[in-house]
Amino acid sequence: MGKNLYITTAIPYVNGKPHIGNALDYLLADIWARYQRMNGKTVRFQVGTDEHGNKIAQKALDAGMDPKAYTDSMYGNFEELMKKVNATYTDFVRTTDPHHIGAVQYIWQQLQPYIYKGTYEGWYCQGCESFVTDKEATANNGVCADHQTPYERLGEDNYYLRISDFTEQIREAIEKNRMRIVPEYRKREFLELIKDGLQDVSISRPRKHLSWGVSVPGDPDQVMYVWLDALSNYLTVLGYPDKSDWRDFWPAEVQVIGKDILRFHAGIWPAMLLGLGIDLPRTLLVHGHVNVSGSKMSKSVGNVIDPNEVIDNYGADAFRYYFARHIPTQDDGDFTWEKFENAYNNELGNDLGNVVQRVASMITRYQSGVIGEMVAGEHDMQPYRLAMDELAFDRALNEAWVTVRSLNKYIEDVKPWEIAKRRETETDAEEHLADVLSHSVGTIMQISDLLSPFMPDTSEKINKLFGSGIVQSAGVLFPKIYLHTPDPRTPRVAK
RNA sequence: CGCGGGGUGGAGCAGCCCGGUUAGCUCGUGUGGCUCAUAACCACAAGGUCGUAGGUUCAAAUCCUACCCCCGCAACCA
Repeated sequence: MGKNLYITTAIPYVNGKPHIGNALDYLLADIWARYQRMNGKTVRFQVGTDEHGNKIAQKALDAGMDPKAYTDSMYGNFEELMKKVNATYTDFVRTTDPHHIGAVQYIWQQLQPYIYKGTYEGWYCQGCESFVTDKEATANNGVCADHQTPYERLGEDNYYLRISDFTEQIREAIEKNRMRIVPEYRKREFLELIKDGLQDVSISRPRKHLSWGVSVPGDPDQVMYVWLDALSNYLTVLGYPDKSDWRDFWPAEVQVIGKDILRFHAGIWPAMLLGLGIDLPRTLLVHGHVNVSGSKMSKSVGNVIDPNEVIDNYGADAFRYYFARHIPTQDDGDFTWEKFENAYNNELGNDLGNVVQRVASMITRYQSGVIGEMVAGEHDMQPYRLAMDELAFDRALNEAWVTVRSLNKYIEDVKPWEIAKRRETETDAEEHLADVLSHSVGTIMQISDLLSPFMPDTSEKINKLFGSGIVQSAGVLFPKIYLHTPDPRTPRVAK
């Protein structure tokens, strides 16, 4: 493996507020990026926003704004979330960037041999100015729910991309893991999906039906449809095609996506790349969705969790911890405030925070804060590394916690406070105590390393606390917070 | 017979592929210990027909068959 690595995240559509799924994307990519940098790699880490399409145009109209002005006002929400999550991205792309637009038009021209003109036919609502799927039309009995008008059967000219040409190549790349789909069951799911071949996709719309988008080169009446525009970002953000250093980072090592968009990234996207004669990404990491108390998050149910609320109340590291460990990297996970707060108070506070505190306190009390010769931690790193390499971040954090627990147990076993008492009478007790405490610090420093991709702020705090050889003021790492669960420190009044 | 995932002590999961020690872990509950620490930490305990019914086997949570239940997906949906 070379020194340069590239990781990407899906670019969200900016017509709404950022949600937890976006935050999850940024978090997973960031954990990986930090881990690889720790291993000495140079990592480029892309993020961005998808800003074209009818929905945007409509929202802009509603707000009495020009579409670009509207997206200008919106994309910052996403940038703010990335920063809040503490994502160390290196490249930010907006699909309205002039370079991106030019590059997408170039890509279109390169794909010309695989593009043909066809007619798209479907149910169309004049009021919505858009087509609906057959399924939706059937569900509404052929009448648009918003406008109470019947759908019309309409045909329109579209350009199509002949991705069916690439079915075999893509299937083989996936089967032979040249383009790995993680986890394995997603790979099987997708292969099953394409067993009858990929179906060509429409990649443009008549301008009258899609006003806000990238113009099709050489055909002023047609505007590019979102997928070609949006998927291209992974390349254009690197400077493709004009800045040659894109080659230093492509193919992407990992592309982080949600399960809902796998088919586009495993079907259309590789077809585009093959059409351009560019290597396929090495890995698609497909994460699941975050449920709330076992149900899907949805606006109509009103159970949507705002990532900002978590971060503002508990801090970025607590957010990162919960969503990295308790939402399985490769599967759906569950969030409730109670689960979150239990994890925060018990695991971060009682396990990690407390062990750091007790060691710091003993060194301050017994040795005036002098740590003495630091011994490197001896915990076996292999299971952790294996989990990281397999992109199972939740398992890696479990491994880190094994170490935290074992340190608590170790302290309990050797009882440094008793050794401290024996210093009056036993000559070698002083040395023994110093060994025990410096060994404990060594283990904590190792834990800090393991945690640094996940909880960078915490890791840094620990390093500051012990790194100089003298224990610095011992601030509490994770003070107890009881916003959503009862506070055990206030005993309940007996009825 | 559309495809896939799953049903293991109160909750969440591991184990199943390659059958075999007292079915493991985290949380919760109870009891005890300890006092360095954030009412923390440590130990022990209670609690399970491993979805149901059959089958294979000396032996099945683990393999086979049928059935029941839950959850995703089902193609232009960011």
